[in-house]
Amino acid sequence: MVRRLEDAVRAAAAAAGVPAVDATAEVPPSADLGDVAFPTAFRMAPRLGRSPRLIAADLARALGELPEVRRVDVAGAGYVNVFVHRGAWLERARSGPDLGAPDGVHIVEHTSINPNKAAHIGHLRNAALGDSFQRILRFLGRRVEIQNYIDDTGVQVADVALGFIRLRGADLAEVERLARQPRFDYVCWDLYTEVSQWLESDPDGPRARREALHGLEYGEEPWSSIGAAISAAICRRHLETMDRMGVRYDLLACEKTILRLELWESAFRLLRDHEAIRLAEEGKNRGCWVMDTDLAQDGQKVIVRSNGTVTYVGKDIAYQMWQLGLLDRAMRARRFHDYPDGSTAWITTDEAGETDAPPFGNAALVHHVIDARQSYPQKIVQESVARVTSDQDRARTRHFTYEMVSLSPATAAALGFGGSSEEGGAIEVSGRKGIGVKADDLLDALTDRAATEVDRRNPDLPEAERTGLARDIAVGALRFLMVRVTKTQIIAFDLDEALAFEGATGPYLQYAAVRAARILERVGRESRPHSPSPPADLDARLDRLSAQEAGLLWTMMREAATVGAAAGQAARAEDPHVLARWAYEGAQRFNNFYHRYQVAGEADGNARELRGFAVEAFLAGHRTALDLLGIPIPERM
RNA sequence: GCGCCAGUAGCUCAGUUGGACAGAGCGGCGGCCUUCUAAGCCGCGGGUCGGGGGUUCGAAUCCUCCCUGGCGCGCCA
Repeated sequence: MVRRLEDAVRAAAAAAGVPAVDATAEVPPSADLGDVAFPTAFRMAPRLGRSPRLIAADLARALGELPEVRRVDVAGAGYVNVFVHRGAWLERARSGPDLGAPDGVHIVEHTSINPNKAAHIGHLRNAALGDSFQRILRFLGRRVEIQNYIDDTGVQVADVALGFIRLRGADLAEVERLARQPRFDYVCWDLYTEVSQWLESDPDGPRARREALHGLEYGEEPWSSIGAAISAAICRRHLETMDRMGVRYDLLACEKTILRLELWESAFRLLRDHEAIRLAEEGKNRGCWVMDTDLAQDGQKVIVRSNGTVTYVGKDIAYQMWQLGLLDRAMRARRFHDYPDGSTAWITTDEAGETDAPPFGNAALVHHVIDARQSYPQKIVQESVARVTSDQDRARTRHFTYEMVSLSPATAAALGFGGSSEEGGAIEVSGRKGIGVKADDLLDALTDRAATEVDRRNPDLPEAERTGLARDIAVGALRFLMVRVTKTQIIAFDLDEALAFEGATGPYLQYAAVRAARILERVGRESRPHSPSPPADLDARLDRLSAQEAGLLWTMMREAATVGAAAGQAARAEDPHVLARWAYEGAQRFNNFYHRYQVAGEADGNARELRGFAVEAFLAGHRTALDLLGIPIPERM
């Protein structure tokens, strides 16, 4: 719609003697200034040698001819402000955003926690970002596959396996027994910090760790079985934790499978044949397969060590190439977890796969949700993909980068992570040091906090219902917390702030939705998921209201219709925060309306109808946005 | 040394990709619950947008040089 106006402006500019001018539309700061604004006259002024105001007047005359235009103003030093025919505008907006044609499978890889300890707040940010992004892509019409990379043969699992054997004297049966505990991940959390300290202090540490890691990679006992038991049990725990906040997966992609099915060997042949890597015959990397690249500090990045083993980056290259369908190998999968709604989380396997497993991989595009510390290795991987394919293909594997979560000084101190000699900076979360807030602990604390409020406000509700409300509110608070700031901003996690449910918080967004739903109930309107059809003669009916009310109602309607555009912008920016801000601003606008105007109690039929419609339109957009952010809407609050 | 990120109100952060007077939340002060839920609303106070220079009709936004903080730059993962 806006495009048609832009085309008209461009045509008018060309007629005035300035062809190919940038005629991008803007949204005026307030509704009384108009619906669409063009600063185009400013751009034309230098070329024409006339004042922007006079040029703007000419543009305004041309725009005034268009059927969708109700009125055109020239404002300020030369803005052209367009007022549209509001009913027709909304009717056209209902057809939805311009959805790009699906271009094959779009993989979003997120969470990817080492399966050796409990998830913490840093992992929650990853999962919340990845899941919201995934929901947005799906909404925009993409075919999405959610993968969760499981490093089940890495040092972190090796360390915990070593801890059970050396520090606990446990055998496989004992580990399996412990793994059946409800929060086995907490047991591992503590053991992991314990074994990390032991590794640093015991002279036998480095050797023991090498042995454990080698055992995992090459399937030697007891490391292999104990490692597999730990990793499987922890993966189940992570799935439970993430399910609490509405995050689910299609496939757990295991490193062990990548090794056993020889995906690396396939990737290696590809790299070697395209001369993306070469055997270094001299220098400090003699005997290694290296990639020559300016990205590396000394011009060479080692991919295969001189002892023949593959580096971390090498394994990631194999994985990403498999995701993109570049390898002559396939992964097999079996069922790992069935969700209540009938969907399934699959897990890769080097044994026989299940015959009805979906065909995973072969993606047109892959987003890797990984924190900013990994941007260097991610660049290396992208470079390797480009070298065996093309520069276009480099763009098919994208690093969805975000900054980490640290602890605010106050929270760090309250939890006893004071540090040794601190002047009060934020403290980095560290699984190895046991510094952090566990995801389930935070969810528990949020749920308790929410339950206190729910009990106080709704003492007469059955307990089961109150519990459900508390859970929804806790999830809403958590998910909004994780996406309310830009992903490139470090989150200084503060417990008191997280537990506050006032102001710019998830519950604020939920509260607006609950209130809107209540109004619709009162006036007998349905709360539909899609934009409602506007009343006939919207322009005439709005004109019968005060200018102030008409402005507010129209802004609510107009903005509600932009949810698809906001989702598209979030997708392009690769940041759900765009949508979170959109939803928050909408909630603010609604709350402002709520306190100013009655709906059910309004005697004037025209006002009641228009206000009811505005609420219905608001809720339709708001509901969509909250759904894309994974924020549930409680029945009441 | 090189690279990435951040620097905006006392604190935590937005700022629609160069536009209209720089906004919100928290905290502070003052108001609003016989009317659809006060997890809310309204008002007040609070700013050299890290600093200098430049481009432009117009800069928090772009260029350049500095300053400060965080992270990264292994045959570790």
